[in-house]
Amino acid sequence: MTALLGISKAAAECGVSERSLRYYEEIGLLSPAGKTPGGLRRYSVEDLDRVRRIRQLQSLLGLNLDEIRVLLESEDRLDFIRQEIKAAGPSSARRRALLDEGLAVRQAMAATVDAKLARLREFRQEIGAMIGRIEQLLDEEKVTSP
Amino acid sequence: MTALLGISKAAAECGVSERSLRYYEEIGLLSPAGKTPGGLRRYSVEDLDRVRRIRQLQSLLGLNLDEIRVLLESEDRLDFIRQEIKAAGPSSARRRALLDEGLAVRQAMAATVDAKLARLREFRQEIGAMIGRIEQLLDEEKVTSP
DNA sequence: TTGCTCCTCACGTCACGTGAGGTGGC
DNA sequence: TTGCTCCTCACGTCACGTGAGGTGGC
Repeated sequence: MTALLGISKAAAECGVSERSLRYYEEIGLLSPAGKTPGGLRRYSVEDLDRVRRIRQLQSLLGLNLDEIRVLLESEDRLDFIRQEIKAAGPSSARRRALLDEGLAVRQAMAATVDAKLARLREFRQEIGAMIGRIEQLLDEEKVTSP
Repeated sequence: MTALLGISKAAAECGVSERSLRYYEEIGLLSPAGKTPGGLRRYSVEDLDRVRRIRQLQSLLGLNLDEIRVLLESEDRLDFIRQEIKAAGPSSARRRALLDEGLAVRQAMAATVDAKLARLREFRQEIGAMIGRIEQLLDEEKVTSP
């Protein structure tokens, strides 16, 4: 088993500030796996994964922390279902409903990402074209004034 | 010639708030093409293009308004050079320096966009894999409980 | 005159940044 | 005891959102 990390190591490990970790806790987005009797926060590897996930959703999708909270709750439910299925728990309408919900959420995310990818590719093309034009201008400069 | 737009039309045209337009002006990022004697802002099509550019750089590259200001200044200089060249102005070391600068800026932007594209594609793959897993679980549900 | 658009303060918000001052285990 | 890490206020910042109250041309 890996030991729990103090807040400074945890923050460094996932490239965020200590303030961010405390803030996520303040708004109920992430609670550290434990606290020492003295009140020091201790983070598990799962906590770190969650922080990295938060950052990914912020930077890649531009979601705010409220939207991320909703998404993470859906992911937590999906994880729970997977545990249940592994334990050969009984199938149920609730389970199918949760799976359907998880599927819908992912499909919406996929659509968002696809749209963003399209916009980014277009943007990249424009930059490439601009680079070409500048290089041509530089070439002409060399020709007209050797 | 197209007439200048009032702030509400201008804002609607590029999908931003009036407050944003006033804020960009407040920090010297965008000044409307004109003001009426009564102090009403009038925006030109170039102004609208600039606003759309600001939004693009914010949403696609995640730049803050200070970084965007620097970039726009570089773009303004490039536009100026192009005007000069069109007017058959004399070649100069200054002009080559400005072109070199413009090229470097674009190449840096291209690298940033490429990195972001790579991260987004990876993210998209993960979502796709997750969708596949959920669909499989749903299939198994149907098999075990008809 | 009545709407409508626009104006300038000015305070609020979100996601933190940044000290100030104090606690707690090697 | 001395460092070092960590703690909790609490105010600051960036990019606006959101009224409050007033002006100005059809």
